[in-house]
Amino acid sequence: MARYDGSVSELVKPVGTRAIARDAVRARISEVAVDLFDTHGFDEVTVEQIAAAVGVSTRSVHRYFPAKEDTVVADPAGLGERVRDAFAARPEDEPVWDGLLASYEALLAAPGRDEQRGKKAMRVLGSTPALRARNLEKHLLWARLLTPLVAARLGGRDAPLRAEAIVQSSLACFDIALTAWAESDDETGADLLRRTFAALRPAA
Amino acid sequence: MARYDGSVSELVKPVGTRAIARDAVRARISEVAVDLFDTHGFDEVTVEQIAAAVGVSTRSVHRYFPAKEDTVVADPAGLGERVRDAFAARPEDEPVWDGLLASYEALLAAPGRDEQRGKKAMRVLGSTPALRARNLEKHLLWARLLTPLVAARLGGRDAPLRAEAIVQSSLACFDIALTAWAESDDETGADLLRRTFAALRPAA
DNA sequence: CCATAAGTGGCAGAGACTGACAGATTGGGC
DNA sequence: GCCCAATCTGTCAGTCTCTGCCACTTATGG
Repeated sequence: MARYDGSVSELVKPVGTRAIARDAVRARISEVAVDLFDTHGFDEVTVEQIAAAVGVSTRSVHRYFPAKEDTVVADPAGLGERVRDAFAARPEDEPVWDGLLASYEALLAAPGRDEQRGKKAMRVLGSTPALRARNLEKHLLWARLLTPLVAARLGGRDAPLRAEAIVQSSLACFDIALTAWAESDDETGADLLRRTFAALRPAA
Repeated sequence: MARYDGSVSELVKPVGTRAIARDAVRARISEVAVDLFDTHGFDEVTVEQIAAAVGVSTRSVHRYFPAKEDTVVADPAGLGERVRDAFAARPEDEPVWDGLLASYEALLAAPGRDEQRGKKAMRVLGSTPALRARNLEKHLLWARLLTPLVAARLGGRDAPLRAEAIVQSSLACFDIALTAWAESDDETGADLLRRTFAALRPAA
């Protein structure tokens, strides 16, 4: 099933030189924006300045990213779907909490992730209310993908309600772990994730 | 300790006719705005229209509410502080999860809360990404107030990390319960809150 | 009764974002 | 190699949110 979500990047490699260029420009804008935000602060940097630094027009920046915040939060690779698929692949009889932890862990181990860049992005992301909010919005999107799967595995009374509580809590843990990881020097993301998840447990 | 946070409303009653008028205007703007958003959608309503409907200038609307979203999400009564104080008053040896649940319950039972208005506000709040985001932002503010208290009661390894996970998860449950309450007709908020909280439990 | 503080409206302007249009570039079929 | 079409880009005009500033009115307290 070839999912085509408007973004150009395919599962593994973008096909065609055009798609490659597009993804490259996108990545470049994001990189420049994060750098500018990191040094001057999100509110002090205008889209015009980002555009100038990259060497494109303001209009083009808005073509790649519908909102200024998306230059930091954007999710071109469809990570949400990736987590959902990872969770769907977990064994049926595994406790959901463990399954969720494993699914997020798989995300951390993903290849294309540059450590330094990721940490800087997370730091910038935590520094401004607008960005934090946008990030949480993204997580709500993920939650909508995960909740049905979790509800199906739970069964019993109030399954949808309980599933939503568990999924959103797990996403909160994911976020907390990543934030802690961005601040710390020598901790690994996977370890922090495990320790954060250890704080809670779905009631039987 | 007379906390004076820039808002005029005091703990119980605003003193002085001026403060009364101010709070009344504020409430009126919020009411009108929520109604307009409910019927036409958040994005389709301009601040100018809200101002016209209330009978004030656009400038004044922005004086009462720094952002358009705040007409729905605003927290004039300092609910965050109220939750914090409620939790601080819980017995030391009570499990934190129960203490948090009780603190939110106290909020639901608060007097000035109009059922119908509250439900409509929650429904509008869930209907637009911008509003959801602002609401989550408010919860992060609450989290910052609660986390230190919870961390102090937890103790042990990774106390701050675990406290944050627990607090944010509890806030997620609070939000989920309120959302479910807004959609439902005959369920009580307190009952939904208890059932949502029952889905999770901090690991010993 | 008056000086001061508070509230309000109008105005100008910055910044984010959108739609429309025109020109440039590139891809694939021939 | 060539051409048509799809794609990409920049420019322009315009809307909307939000802010600072100033003038004006009104209520409050001495």
